[in-house]
Amino acid sequence: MSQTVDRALSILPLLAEGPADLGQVADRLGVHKSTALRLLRTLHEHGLVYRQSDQRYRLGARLFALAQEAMENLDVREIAHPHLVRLNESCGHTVHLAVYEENEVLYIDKVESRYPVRMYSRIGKPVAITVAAVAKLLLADLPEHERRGIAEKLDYPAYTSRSTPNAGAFLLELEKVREQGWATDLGGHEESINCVAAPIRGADGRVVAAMSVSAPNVVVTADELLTLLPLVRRTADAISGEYSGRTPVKGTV
Amino acid sequence: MSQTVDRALSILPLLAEGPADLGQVADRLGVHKSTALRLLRTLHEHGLVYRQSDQRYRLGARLFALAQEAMENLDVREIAHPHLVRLNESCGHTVHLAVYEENEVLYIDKVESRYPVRMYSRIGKPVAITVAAVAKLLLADLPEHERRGIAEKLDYPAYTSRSTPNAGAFLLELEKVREQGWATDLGGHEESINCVAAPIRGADGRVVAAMSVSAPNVVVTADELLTLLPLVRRTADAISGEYSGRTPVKGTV
DNA sequence: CAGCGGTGTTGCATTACTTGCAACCTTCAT
DNA sequence: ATGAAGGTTGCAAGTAATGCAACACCGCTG
Repeated sequence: MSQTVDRALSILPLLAEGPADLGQVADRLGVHKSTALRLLRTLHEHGLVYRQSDQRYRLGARLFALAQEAMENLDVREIAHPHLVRLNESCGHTVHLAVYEENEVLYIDKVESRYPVRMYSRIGKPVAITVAAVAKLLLADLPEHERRGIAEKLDYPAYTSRSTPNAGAFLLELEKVREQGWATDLGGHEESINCVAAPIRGADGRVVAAMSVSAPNVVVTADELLTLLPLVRRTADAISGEYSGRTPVKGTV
Repeated sequence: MSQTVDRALSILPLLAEGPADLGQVADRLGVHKSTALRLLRTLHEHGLVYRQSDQRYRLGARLFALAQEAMENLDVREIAHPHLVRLNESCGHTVHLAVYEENEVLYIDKVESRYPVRMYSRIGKPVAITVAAVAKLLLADLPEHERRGIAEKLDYPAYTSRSTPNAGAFLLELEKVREQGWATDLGGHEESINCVAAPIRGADGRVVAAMSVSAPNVVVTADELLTLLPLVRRTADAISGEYSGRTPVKGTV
């Protein structure tokens, strides 16, 4: 919409990959060096970009501060956190919290497994949207046409033999998830990792977030993990209750 | 420098205070509603701004993802290296950089002494965790229970008569180090070698690495080495500043 | 030490891009 | 229904961003 701003903002993800010098930025933006310089200067003045001693540019501290504030505005996270910790304490596995935003599903919180073998993931990173249990829950709650629109635009990478193969299968899966009110990912992302997930709903019943418990086969089998489903759902419901202002902060486990 | 970008970026801190609607944003920017709308749209397309269900705008989760990615791609070693070299040039002794990882402390960079008598060490090799000055700093920053857990699991080899003898003494030393913000190893690893070390901190204040200056007795006495402490700390602080993207390197070069 | 290539920086003319306006649309409350 | 409040769009006017070319500033190398 606004070309100048658009270009300037395109610099940010570029620098997130690592420091870059003026020439590199100009090339990747497809603009003249002097233009890139002026954009970088503006970003610099706002503290979003920092110039290190070798003159290369990086993302700056202000961005971190803003990100922090953005997080705090996501108050689901604040409410959910203690519940996630408690769940982790009682089962020991990795617990994730995720939200849907703008065609992406992002992990916004995580409590690490207490087992030595852990799955890799990172807060803030978009999740594998076509297979992750939390993604299924979040997408399943969207209005039908929107769901379809997104499903058709997605790529369906074959992470494993059990990954969702195409839009049709995905929509079918979403329908199932929608009806049953919970979701799984059994080796769809990484062959040896399973997840069970449940939705967190706001006062109006809409899904505002989803949480999951994940564990590798070597720790527990898929069947064993599934026995945790009731506990996961109860935790999610407790968070929903608190989030929608129903239950006071009491909450014994 | 660039008015349009400048205005657009000014929206971010404004939204950090809390969600706002189009009118409010336009007012605080001092521009027409339609202008504000277009700026917001551009920010929106880049995911920096999110439109919640009541149509008001707030900071988007992508900000968080960006910051997170930038953190991961940040390389302490790369940033620190020129500082270490400069320190070496001014004092001539061996300079080390170390990080903590998985119950170990590893040297990840080293600038060799310019004196003929050098201490032995190797990049990538675990350091003597119970006595090295850098190890003390890195461990001292861990949460109390974790620190205790590690201290109790360690062996305490008697490299010299001044080596840390046991977990109790180690924890006490860590407490001291934590308070004073620097550490030493005076002949605790090898009888004739002394070190002074200082911590490097990230944007959140946590210790991400530690650096030290080491020299054998035959070159400088322990007392003489200690006179370098302010210089070491200043260097570490400079690296911290740059690592967390804080220092405003205003003006031209 | 001079000359050279690479990189960052500045002044300026051109024109593409942003801007504010006013009319239009949507939603909600009366 | 009717009106008000906020959001959205098309358009003409002119500001403000752009690319160019020349300059400044290293660190190299012969």
